[in-house]
Amino acid sequence: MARVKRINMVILGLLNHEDLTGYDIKKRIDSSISFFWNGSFGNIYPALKELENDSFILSSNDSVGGRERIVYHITQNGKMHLKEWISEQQAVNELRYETLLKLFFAKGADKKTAVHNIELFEDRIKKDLSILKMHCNTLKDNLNSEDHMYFYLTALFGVESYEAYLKWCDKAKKMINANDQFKGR
Amino acid sequence: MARVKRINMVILGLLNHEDLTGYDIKKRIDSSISFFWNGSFGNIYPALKELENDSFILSSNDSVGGRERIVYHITQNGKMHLKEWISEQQAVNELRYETLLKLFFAKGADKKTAVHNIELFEDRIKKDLSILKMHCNTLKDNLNSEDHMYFYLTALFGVESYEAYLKWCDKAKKMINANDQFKGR
DNA sequence: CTTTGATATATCATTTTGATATATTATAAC
DNA sequence: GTTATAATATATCAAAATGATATATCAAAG
Repeated sequence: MARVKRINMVILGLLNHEDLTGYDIKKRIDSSISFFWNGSFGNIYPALKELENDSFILSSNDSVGGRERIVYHITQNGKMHLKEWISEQQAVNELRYETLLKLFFAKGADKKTAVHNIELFEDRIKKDLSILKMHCNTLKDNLNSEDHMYFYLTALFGVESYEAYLKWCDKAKKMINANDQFKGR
Repeated sequence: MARVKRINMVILGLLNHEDLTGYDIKKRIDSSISFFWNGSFGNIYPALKELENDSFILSSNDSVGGRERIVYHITQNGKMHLKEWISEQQAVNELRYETLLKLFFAKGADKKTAVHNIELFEDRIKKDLSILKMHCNTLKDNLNSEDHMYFYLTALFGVESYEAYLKWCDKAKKMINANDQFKGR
């Protein structure tokens, strides 16, 4: 039993809020859900054609002048398809952290490198965390609809897990630096 | 500039500790690093051939009777390649949490489903957390080498972020259940 | 002695990623 | 005003990763 194509669900989910072009969809993904899900033009555009073919969405040509512009709209069928997927048991949750991979294998390099890699990770997380926090605060002050609550909760997930990451970074750096106990062993 | 093939690095990292077969490599990935990195036979076996071709690893046929068995060993070249990758700036860290995706789009379903999905996530995390904790404790009592410290730190990352997840699950469920404020809006 | 589960290699379709190509329009700089 | 740059917009493709399946051996349980 093959898994559903998740990019299709991302598209349906976004179109369930508002009509969008493929380009808009990419922007929404990057600005709102990129910390837990990604999408690329390489899978968005083919997916749009597939979804239209299955009549989960409708397209309307909105080209102005020489600039092509195709706006997509979700159908009743598409809404049902989205609902079914959300209600489905089973969800695949994966972390793919190259930083942890490098740390796990750090014996292959040296302690300085290991600490440096954690610092790079820390910087990245701090930047992303400050964006997520702003996002989170804006949503918190505007909890006037069910969907805003869901947006808020996902952003909160990001904030709380990133805060845990930063605490871990401190511990990890300290432990690697306090390495005398391992000298020569 | 193309990114390195990460499965190659996983294989080199594991072989840097001990000689292994492709099947062993899959087992090591599943048991030790699967919470932050995955691998499948579909990319392990072709990668082994590629790595041998680039003389980063060597194979020795260890077949017994009719049972084929190819054991791989890392070369000096392979160790250098691994070290270079670890020292490289830049690491890609990605979360891919279908549970958050479903929550983000939960307006498309209903609150009961949203809460149920969080409970499913919670159960999964609790199970994985208990395994990670055991793993972590074992490593903590055996911090006698540099590599054990790195193994411990990666496991600790898992424990601390999973604990943060569970706290979030509580908040999220409560918030969705205390939904009267949104009724009819 | 037979079934089940673990060991072991291998392949392949589907999905996703990352990079690039192409062209238009808006905006900022000079 | 014109020129450079950034944003908008669609599209394709190679490479990588995932998920499923095929095939076969061997060990252990019943």
